[in-house]
Order: sequence, then C-alpha cells, then structure tokens
Amino acid sequence: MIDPKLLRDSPDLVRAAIAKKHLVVDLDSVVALDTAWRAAVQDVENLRASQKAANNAMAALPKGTPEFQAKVAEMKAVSAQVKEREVALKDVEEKWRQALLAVPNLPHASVPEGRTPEDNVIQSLHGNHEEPRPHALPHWEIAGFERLYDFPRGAKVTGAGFPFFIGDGARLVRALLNFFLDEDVRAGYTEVSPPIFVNAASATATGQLPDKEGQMYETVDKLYAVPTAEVPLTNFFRDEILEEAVLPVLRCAYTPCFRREAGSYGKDVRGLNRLHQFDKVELLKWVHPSASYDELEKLRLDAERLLQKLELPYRVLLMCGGDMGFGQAKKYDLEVWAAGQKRWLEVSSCSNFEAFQARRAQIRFRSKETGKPELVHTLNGSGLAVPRVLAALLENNLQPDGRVRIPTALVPHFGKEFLSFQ
RNA sequence: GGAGAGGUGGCAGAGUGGUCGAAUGCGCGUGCUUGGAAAGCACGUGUUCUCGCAAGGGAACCGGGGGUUCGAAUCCCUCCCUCUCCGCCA
Repeated sequence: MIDPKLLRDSPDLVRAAIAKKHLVVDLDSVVALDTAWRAAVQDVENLRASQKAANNAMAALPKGTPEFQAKVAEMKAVSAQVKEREVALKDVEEKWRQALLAVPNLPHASVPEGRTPEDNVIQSLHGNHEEPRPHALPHWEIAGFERLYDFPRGAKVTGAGFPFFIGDGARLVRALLNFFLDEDVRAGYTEVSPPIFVNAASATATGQLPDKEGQMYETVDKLYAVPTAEVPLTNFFRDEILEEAVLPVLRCAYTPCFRREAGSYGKDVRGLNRLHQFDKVELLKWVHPSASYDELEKLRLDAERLLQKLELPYRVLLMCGGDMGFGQAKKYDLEVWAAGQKRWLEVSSCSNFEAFQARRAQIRFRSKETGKPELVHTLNGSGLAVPRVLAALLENNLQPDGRVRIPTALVPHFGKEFLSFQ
C-alpha cells in the first residue's frame, strides 16, 4: 500500500509512477474516495464529540429525575444519528481501503522505462553460456532421468507438477538446500524454519491477497499453503514496533513453495521448469529506509554468489517498469543458463519493496531521532529456487558418459563428485 | 477432541454500567538534590486517524468482530489466542 497522504498531496507523482508500470488504475476515484472518507470522519467525530459531552453532563445528574429522563429521550435521537453516520463512514472507509490496495508501489527513479520482458536491462553476464556443450540435453531427455525424477507417479499420487525425487535426485535437492542455507548463514542471515501455512491476514499483508487470489492452495481451515517463505517471514514482525538498533534484520528460510500456477502451459512447464510444489530458500531483510537501496545491491550479490560457487553461467536483469510487479520499487532477476534447453531460467528475484509491505503489515521501528515509529523497508530475494538450479546443473554439467559433474563447492554437501542416473 | 480458567498500557496488576485512556507499583525520560552516584522529591512517559500554517482542538483503541444502552474495559453473542486437567498422538 502506498502512503495515502502522498496520493492526497501529489497525485501527479503517483500517476506518473503507475504510467511507468504500465498499469491501469482509476486514480481519480481513489482521490474522490479519500475526500469522501475524510468528510465522513469529520462528520462522525463532531457528532460523537457532542454526544460524549452530553453524556458526561448526564453523569452528574441525579437519575430518575424528569430532567434526566428528558435528556435520555433527547440523546436517544443523537445516538441513532451517530449509528447511522458510522455505518456510512464504514462503508466509505472500506471502499477507500480497497481502492488504495489496488494502487501499485512507485518504481524507483533508477528503474528503466519499458513494457515487456524484452525491455528489461541486462545488467551483467557471468560465465560463458555460449561455450559449446555437445552433450547438453534438456534435463527431461537425459538418459535415466525418469529413475531419479518420477513425474508420472507424482501425477498419479498427487497431480501434474508434483514429482517424486528419488535417490541421487533427492540427494541433490537436499545438498542444494544445505548449501544455500549454509552460505546464506555465513553471509549474515539468521536461519528460520517457519510455518508453511499462513492465515488470510498474513497473505494480505504481503500482497498475495487480494491481488493474487486463486494462486495459492487453500485449506478447509482457511489457511493458505505458502507460495514462498517470504509470506511467513515478512509477517514475523507484523504489527510490531522494533528498536532502531536491531536494524537491519537479516533472515533466511527454507520452505517448500506451493503455487497453483493456473494458466501456465507449454515449454514453461516442461520438466522441472515450473512445478506446483518446489523447494526454495528465501532471503529477507528489514532495514532502515535510508539503507534499503544499498541493502538491495548486497542482497543481489548474496544471491549471485551462490550461482558463482555452483559455476553456473547466469545473467542479472534489471526489471523495467512494466515487468516488475505490483509491490516492488526495484527488482533484479537472476537467470541461470540451461544449456540443454538453450534458455535462461529465473532462479532468483531480488526486490526492494520500500515501505509498501511494511505499511500493509504495520512493521515499524522507533526512530532514535524522533522517538516516533516509522515504517521499515522490506526486501526479499530467493537464495535460491532449487528445481531450476538443479535443471541447469543437470543440463550444463552432463558428461559424455551420462553422469553429471557436481560443482566443487557442492561436493561436501552431496558427498560425491558425480551424480549417476544408473 | 472434552471440561474449566483467563486475555487491561513496556511489564506487573486494579477496575463489573456514568467525566476511565484507564488507580497503584516497576521500568523509562527530564529536572531538583549530590563532589559523583544511590535513595528521595517533582514532573513527564502509548498508538492511530482527523482538523489546523502553527499553537492547539477533536475522535478511536482495555484480544478481534457484532449486539444491548442516553452512556460499555465493565452486560450479552461470536471468533481467535493463552493456561490447567482429561483424552489422543509424531
């Protein structure tokens, strides 16, 4: 959620921001609702003030006297009026709030103009993705793939997009998770193992609701299976006021992630490219507003380091206004090269949300300077998503003999130097 | 899952229909005192919204929501959470 006062005071600024994101929002009606809401607030507050004064005066009157009875009769009417106006206020307030929730975050000045993924700026390239790899195959075509990654049985047991990982296939998942977590902890993040179901309030605070209704799996208890650890992690400090001295708070968490992915199709969903359940380690930061852009660069580097240690070719994209998402102020995507598919796969998305999530979630810190609570800035990024990293690893490191070489940094976690499909 | 108890300010803890945003204590802050400190004394100490250039005014909040009433922290309903006992169980 953006600052309502910003919209009130400089609607043109907000208008320009929305244009940069190429979104359509009826700002005029939001502004009109804001005006109507404030009028309604004044209305109710004035009425209540007079009611309160009259009631306080009544307290001094002896009960049962004719004057008292007269006053009761008089105040009955006022009371009815207050109730009526309060209903009207609530109605406007809810409409206003809903309208505000539909206003996207403002993109940072450094975000490039653009509408589509083609307009994203390639910020850097790492490793040689053009190096010829004659043996490379899409991972699902690697001989023996079905022994380590069983999609048909996953589809039988649960549904499409819920594969089994078996033997070395499962071991590689575990090795990657341990590698990611160990590296992230070394980089200063505190490891957290969060709940993997969240309630509606949490899903709303991070923007899954109502924006992405239908993307999450929902239980009969009205709990949502987390689409990312970002949700429980960000909500950890919901409705809290932190001491300024504790900032920045850095945390990482592994969770399985559940996404319905309604509407996906084609090459995007082949093999491990897009699953309904996948493992991911998420990095999260709560920082002082003045530090958030420095922290975004550090966050990106923390995620990049993982790919470097895995010796995987990757590139960094600075997302353009039209492709960056609703709540983000600035976002980098990390894409790894999958040599068999000959395409880039997104394995991390590092974003600065500024105060957008913090305002929804009411996560604040007490400013040393003013003594007053201020909203923190939140940032998050994957560090990293397992299946796509795994896919790239299989494709890039496939040897002529059909085995897959394990990167040196991962060997201690995997326990051997080659993964075998035999 | 069954039975019971309870959720009040940073903490502890009063308050069962009427100037209660809420006693008291602790904590914290400022000042006095002191060579300095402690003790003591005095004053202060929540959040949000709104009107206002400001000074300042107003409203809301006693777990959440709803109701009764002229008036609710106090009464009623409902949901959530915590604790105790029983049952079940990784």
